[in-house]
Amino acid sequence: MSTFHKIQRVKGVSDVLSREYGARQHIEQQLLSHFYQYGYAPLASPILEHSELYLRKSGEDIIARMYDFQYRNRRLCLRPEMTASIIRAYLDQLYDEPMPTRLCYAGSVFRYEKPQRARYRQFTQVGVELIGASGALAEGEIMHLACTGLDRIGIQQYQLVMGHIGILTEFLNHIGLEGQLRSFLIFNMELLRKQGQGLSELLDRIHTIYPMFQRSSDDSAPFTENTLNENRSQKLIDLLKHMDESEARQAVIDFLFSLNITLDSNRDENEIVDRLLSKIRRDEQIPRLNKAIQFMHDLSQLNGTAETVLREAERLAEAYELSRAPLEQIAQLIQVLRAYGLDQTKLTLDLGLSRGLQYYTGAMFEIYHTGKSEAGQLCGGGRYDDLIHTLGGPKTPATGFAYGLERLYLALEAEQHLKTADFIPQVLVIPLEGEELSDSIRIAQQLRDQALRVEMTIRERSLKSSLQYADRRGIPYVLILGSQERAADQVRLREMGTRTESLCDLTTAIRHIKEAVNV
RNA sequence: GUGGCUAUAGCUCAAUGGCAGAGCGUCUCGUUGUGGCCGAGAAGGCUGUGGGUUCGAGCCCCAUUAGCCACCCCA
Repeated sequence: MSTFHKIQRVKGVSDVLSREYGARQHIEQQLLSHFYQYGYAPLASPILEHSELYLRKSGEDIIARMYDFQYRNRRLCLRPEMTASIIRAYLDQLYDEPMPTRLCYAGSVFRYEKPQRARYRQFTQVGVELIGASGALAEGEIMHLACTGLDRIGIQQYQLVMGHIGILTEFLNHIGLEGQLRSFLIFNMELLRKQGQGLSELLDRIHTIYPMFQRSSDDSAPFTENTLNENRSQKLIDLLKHMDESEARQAVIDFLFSLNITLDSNRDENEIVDRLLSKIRRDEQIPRLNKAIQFMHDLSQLNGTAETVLREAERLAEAYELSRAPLEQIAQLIQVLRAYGLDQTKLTLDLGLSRGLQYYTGAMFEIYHTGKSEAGQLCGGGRYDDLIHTLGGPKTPATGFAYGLERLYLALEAEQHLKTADFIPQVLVIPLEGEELSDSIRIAQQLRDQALRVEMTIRERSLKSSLQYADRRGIPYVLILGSQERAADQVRLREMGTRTESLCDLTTAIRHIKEAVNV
């Protein structure tokens, strides 16, 4: 083609051609007007944000996959998800609005992941955030919106999977499990949902990351104390274990000081001592860890129809002496969804749901395509009551969700309900000689004023090849303008499909085309 | 991040280590102002990129980039 070699497309992104472009625009516009009907106002936030916005709450997985870079002394990123960006904009501009504030959006997000089937490095999220409302009515509205949005664009085969992170967090609080290990467990909750090997995979991971936990052969108590510790230092450790917090801390500092070891690293002295103490005490965590794993395993089995799962969860809560609050929230939420008329067969409860974003604090949900497609998960969302505060705002409850637009497209394609906008011109105007040029331009404009899509032949070519062109592009009507037509002050309208022609005035031609094209 | 398969014309693919080809698409022509078929012709390639082995590499070896698939995670 040329002496330069072709520049390749950047990995994991795609060019969207007119067929898909039209369909995607249609989906996006349908969803947004659906949201408008519930009072959600559109908000477009920038693609570029400070990386810091995501570092705190987005979850390690997303942070690791951010397009994150240094530019002129600023650390910037391409947004990896919409919620944090929308909340940032809300706190900048909108937080004096009366609550609740309802916002919706559609925009590109970027994640540096290995591209695959329904996974791209640039993809489009379409979603809503409902800010300043707690409770089942808010969550119900969000889930209802997510489902009816699918109904509206024509996706019929889907399943709503609902969970609640509060059950697990409350249990972990209840038994007093340490922070880092605790978020590790929450993050890996999903593993247990897998049939068969999920549990042992989780245990392996724990052991890899925390080698001080020894595996045991007893499945009901999978970890035991690391017995290698039984040397002389064990006595010291035992002593420290039996002191209270401040006493132990002072003892360690004094001990180091007496050996002339100074803590002159960059880290805070207290932090170092804290970590040391918590490591020493780690084996105290073992019974808790075992208990947590047992509980998580039980919880992950609670998966099925709402009634069954709720009943079993009640029993579980009783056995572990847990607060019923999250279960009651779920029951209320189901009531709300029922009032909205949700098809109950499309609802599944899955108390093992934990989701990758770490900012979720309560009810959560995902919707899966159950049709024969590669779309998989169509959307996800839930309650995030801490995020706004974490981003520097007042404590404000909030919920939201986002669809993956590309996946909606795949699902619709699989269900063969794709509505694709038409970009093909309806009329081709063909001037035969130079004398007809200015007339042709004027006529083409008049047709466009009637909201028709009109092309004019601008290549020097014969009538024959212009007709051939119209045929190949699928243009249904052509207007031929030559000396004959000009003399009669008329146009020649040719209908390509039937190969019929008529000589008529422009108004008649326009009326004819509009009638044929609009219906 | 781990593992497997692949890369030749715009697209789909050929070519024993020895002249880089076909079909489709694009453009022109088959004589006056009329398209789908048919016929003739043209354009289009440093064989993804960079090294190596060889008298000689599209083919063998190494690296790299990109694509597909399975894990993992997500939208």
